[in-house]
Amino acid sequence: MSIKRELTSIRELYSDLKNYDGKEIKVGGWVRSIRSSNIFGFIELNDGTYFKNVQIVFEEQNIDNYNLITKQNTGASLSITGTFVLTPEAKQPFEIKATAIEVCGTSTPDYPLQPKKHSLEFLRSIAHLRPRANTFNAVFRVRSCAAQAIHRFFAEKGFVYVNTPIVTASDCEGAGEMFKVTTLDIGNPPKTKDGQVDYSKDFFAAAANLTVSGQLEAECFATAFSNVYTFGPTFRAENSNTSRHAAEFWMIEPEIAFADLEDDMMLAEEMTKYTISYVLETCPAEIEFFNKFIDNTLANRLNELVNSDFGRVTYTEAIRLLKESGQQFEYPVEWGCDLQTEHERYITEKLFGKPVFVTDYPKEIKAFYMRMNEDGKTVAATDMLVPGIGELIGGSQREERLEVLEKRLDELGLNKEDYWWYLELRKYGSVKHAGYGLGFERLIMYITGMTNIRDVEAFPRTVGSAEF
RNA sequence: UCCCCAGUAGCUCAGUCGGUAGAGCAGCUGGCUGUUAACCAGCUUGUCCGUGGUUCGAGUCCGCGCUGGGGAGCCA
Repeated sequence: MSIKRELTSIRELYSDLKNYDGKEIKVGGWVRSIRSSNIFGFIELNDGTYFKNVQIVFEEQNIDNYNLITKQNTGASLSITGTFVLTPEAKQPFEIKATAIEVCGTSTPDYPLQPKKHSLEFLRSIAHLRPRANTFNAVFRVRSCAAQAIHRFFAEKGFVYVNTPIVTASDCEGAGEMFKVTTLDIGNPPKTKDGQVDYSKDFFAAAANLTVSGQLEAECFATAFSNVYTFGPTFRAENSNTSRHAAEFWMIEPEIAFADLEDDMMLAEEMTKYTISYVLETCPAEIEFFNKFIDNTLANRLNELVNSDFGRVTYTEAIRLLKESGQQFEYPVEWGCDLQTEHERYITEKLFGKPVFVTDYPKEIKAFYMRMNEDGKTVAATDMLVPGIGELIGGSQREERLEVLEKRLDELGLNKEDYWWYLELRKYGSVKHAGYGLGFERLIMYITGMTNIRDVEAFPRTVGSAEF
């Protein structure tokens, strides 16, 4: 059903061809291409409701502004009244024979999005127009669909959706460089006696930043609602220059109480499969497009994924397999070292050929809040690695034992005062619990085959770039 | 932040040994009664990323800078 009184969406037309045959309809959209002879012409019109265009036939004898229409350029917005006609003999399944065409907004010959192949780099420089291009129409429809799938998945499981703060004055999130948030005059900030910036005079009476994770707050809610998740923007001020890092990205962070690492991984696997299945069912035309133009192994890979069991391997075992592989790595493998990108890719692409959870990492290379294992050397952490992307999910069982957590903070030289409320969760009704963080853009990259995070965000923010 | 590569017409690119620039697409004009990456004929389009240098002469060689891309680190 159209939400507009008079327009029929192109999606509706494609979904119910027979019903519209011979009927008078009105559509509105933007010109993808236009070509004409002296007495008739064709317009490829797209209204963004569907991946495909509709072909408009306009004839000199049927409309009263033929010469005006032939002069329109790619990009112009038109509303068109005409007769829907099935065309089983032609390349397109149907067309609209126009009886009236209204020019809503003209375009010009220098419209940047010409009907030809453009590079993704060029399209990034016209981020305000690229949603009109096929690739981005498909990317952002899939992105929307995947977001809805995630909400639907957690809703069906009875999870509570919690919105954790975007501005935080807690300095203990420990997940990288943060963006400062302040109303102080940065050219002339108030100073304390010893010459430091006096944040007690700042808006929040403390140094504040944009969040790098909602996990600690999500844990508070998990110990009230049992099962919660966050889905919101996240900010990292790291000077990262790669195709899979952005300064602003969206993260999904479930947190589950009365649950251990195994429960956590089962949830991650189920969520991943649910989301991908939902997109495969809901956006078949988009997946077909990506498979044809972006990555011709995509459809197979996604279909196999939803029917496979993800791999499981401990860090210790993974190190042994890498050593025994005989593969020459730029960075040699040794127990205790962090897995390099080349190692992760070898594990997921060569050793398993599918997504795989690597578990139980040495405590030295993981965060303070991860639960200490019985061996005293490893923690109950997991990274879910997927072919082509690397780390898609990072999670862990959280340390719920107050004295063990305090000991870890001491070992790492962290100030317990800063974590007072986080520690109180362990004082009042502590329970084993676990959670993970899913980089939403990385999931979209995996589902679409797009290889640069800048092409799955509407207006990407990266080092040195925040235009639009 | 480190390593590598690139920057020439609106877009995608070519440009030989250093001798003041070219193609396809798109655009414009005309033609064409069913096209669908429309077709046919003709035409237009340049701060060769910036800056300094070498040279009689630089798109081409060298230095510095900027921008973009790929890889690494950090991570999601």
